Amino acid sequence: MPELPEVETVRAGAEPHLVGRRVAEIEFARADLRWPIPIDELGRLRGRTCTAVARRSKYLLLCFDGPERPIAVVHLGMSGRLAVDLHARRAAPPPWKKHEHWRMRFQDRLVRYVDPRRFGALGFATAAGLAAHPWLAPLGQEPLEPGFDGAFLHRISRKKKCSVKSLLMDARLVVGVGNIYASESCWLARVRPRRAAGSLRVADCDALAAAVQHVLRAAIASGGTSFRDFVGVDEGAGYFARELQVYERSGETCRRCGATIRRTVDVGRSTYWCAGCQR
DNA sequence: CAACCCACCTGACTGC
DNA sequence: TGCAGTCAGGTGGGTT
Repeated sequence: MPELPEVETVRAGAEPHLVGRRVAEIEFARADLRWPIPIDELGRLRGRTCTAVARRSKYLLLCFDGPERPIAVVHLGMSGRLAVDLHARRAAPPPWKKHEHWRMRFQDRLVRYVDPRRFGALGFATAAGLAAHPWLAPLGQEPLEPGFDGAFLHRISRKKKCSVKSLLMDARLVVGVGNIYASESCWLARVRPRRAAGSLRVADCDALAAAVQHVLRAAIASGGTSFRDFVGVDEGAGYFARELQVYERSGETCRRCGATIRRTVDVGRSTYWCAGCQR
């Protein structure tokens, strides 16, 4: 999936297309993605004007006006993206793309959700009920908001036997860090991803917190990492791939110490790290 | 509880 | 050209 930087890139790209525009129609090519789509509730967006495009964790929040202030909650899964088509005001809507599952029509543009693997999701909330939404309620700390620092990581890692990488990827604790940026952050902090989280010292936690923030901010500044089927909302590629230090670099040379980058697999997911300079 | 493993789904790529 | 195997950004649910 898009991890936090990719979702943030999509959020920023979608914002100018959505905010201030009124939904003419919301349509569905199917009734479910990862979970059933609440089609009836989402129908209440018709006629509403978008007031904001926000993000919580890896969820996009499309916020609308009206007494109940409805919100479309969008998750991109592993392969989801938004595509925006501009068109003349009277033009007939274009045919559905392959793997396009829902769309919002506005007067002069069309926002389409495309997700080949269908691990994504579309939900409904209201402003008042957002915090209690079952997808959002269990989520932990935003890594780029106040409260995320070495002391926080030290606190949540005490007595934890899981790996440092698993800790960073546990959305109940810290949100937004996925498989790419977990490896990258561990490398930057010189911490081995498989090390038990409970073994981290204060100094390690300080370094890790700074690394996570640095990596995420740099990736956002580059428009995310573009691989395979992920592209931003404007189909523009992300450029962070060229800045990756370990991810998908197994067998290559560590740019910090010259040792060979290794790849290990846990629960079917690849981890990349350097045995030369990560402890 | 924590830790682990798996399923969900499609497409791209590799090697035979 | 085809086919089998592997891998890919996430996350909830089930089992130890």
